[in-house]
Amino acid sequence: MTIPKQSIRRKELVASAAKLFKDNSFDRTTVRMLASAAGIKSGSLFHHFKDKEEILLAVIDDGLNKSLKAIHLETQSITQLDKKLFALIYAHLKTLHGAERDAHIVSITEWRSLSAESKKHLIALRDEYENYWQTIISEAVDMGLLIGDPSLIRLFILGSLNWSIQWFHPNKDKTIEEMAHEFYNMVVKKNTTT
Amino acid sequence: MTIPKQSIRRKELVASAAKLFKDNSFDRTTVRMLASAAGIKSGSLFHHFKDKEEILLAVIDDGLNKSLKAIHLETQSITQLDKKLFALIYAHLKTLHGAERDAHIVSITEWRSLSAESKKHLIALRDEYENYWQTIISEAVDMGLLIGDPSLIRLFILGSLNWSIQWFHPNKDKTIEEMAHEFYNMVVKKNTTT
DNA sequence: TCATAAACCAAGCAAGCGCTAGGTAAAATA
DNA sequence: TATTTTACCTAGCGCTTGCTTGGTTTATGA
Repeated sequence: MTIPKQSIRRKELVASAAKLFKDNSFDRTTVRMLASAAGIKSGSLFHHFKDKEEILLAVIDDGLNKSLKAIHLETQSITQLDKKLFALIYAHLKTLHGAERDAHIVSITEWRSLSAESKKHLIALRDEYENYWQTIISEAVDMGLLIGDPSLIRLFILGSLNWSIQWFHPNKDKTIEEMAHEFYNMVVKKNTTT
Repeated sequence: MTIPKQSIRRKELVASAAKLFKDNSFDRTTVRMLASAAGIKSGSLFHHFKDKEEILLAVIDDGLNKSLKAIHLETQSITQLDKKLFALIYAHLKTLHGAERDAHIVSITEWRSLSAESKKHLIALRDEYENYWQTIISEAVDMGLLIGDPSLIRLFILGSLNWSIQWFHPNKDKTIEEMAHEFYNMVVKKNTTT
């Protein structure tokens, strides 16, 4: 019994699991809850995943991959650095609070529920994401658009953006685009866009 | 059998629990682990706390109270607003990564492990903390020291400061004071201190 | 049409969980 | 000195957990 990794059914299960993990945390989501949300019995889950953690791994892996694609897609073609930085912030927020919100929140909050081995799988992805940010931030520092240690600026910006999962509710607060503008204006030293 | 809330022994147990909760998360810390770290048997814990959650509540309550005291103590007497804002940032970081680091990290990461009723107890404390920040930030905006929506600035700054628990290791990275300066310079629009 | 594989179910096991009951020993109090 | 209180231990109960086993149904493709 080998378990296929890319079946349609599996993707449905992963999406359903993401919501439960977000609402209840990984540890407080039982395999019975996961199964019943998907309309099957708990034992049947283990036809698709070798254990509970593999479900979490799938959720986070999915989330990280989509984040990476998103920032590349939305910033790569932009040459003007201030616009590129804004697009990066905007893309991060759009992804974080968009269609796959559950998965992204789980990626942030449940990282520590993963085993050391599972983390190893994902660290390369996370590093790639952070390096892309770092590159753009470094250029922005060189141009005087930002001031300070690029590493710290990256941690500072990504930290406050990710923190928005604690308080931001889509369709209730401001729009994501408005937020992106406010975030951008807060970190940038000279005002070039509005 | 009424349980005394302020015994010395209880405080020792709470401190010991804070470390375990930080290292393993609340859900993955068993009452047997809590007991053995304190050198007693698991059943004896329930002489001091009515249930496991009350231990978490004690850890977080303690953390929040100390945070509140710290920012008052270190900022109240300062009249110059730029220095006051810096002192606030510095106090927050000092508290977060100081002697009671474990408790503060648990306050941030395990908030959602609390029952609704336990949260109710703590929300007033948290609101008081945030309001104090908000007041100072609003004044800073009025003076042009900061630019933007005060609410969002508060979320932005506190978010990035709290996020430092994800990456900052005391005695390894920069000093907390250096960090406070860098954080301050990143958010402030006109440079008045260095 | 018939074999093969994929997707599921029914039943339950072993381990670990939070917590309790009933007791002992020592310290504090009267 | 007698009584109460505090702090702990021993033993284990009842429940939930992740996961397994062995079998059934449903779809796929030659």
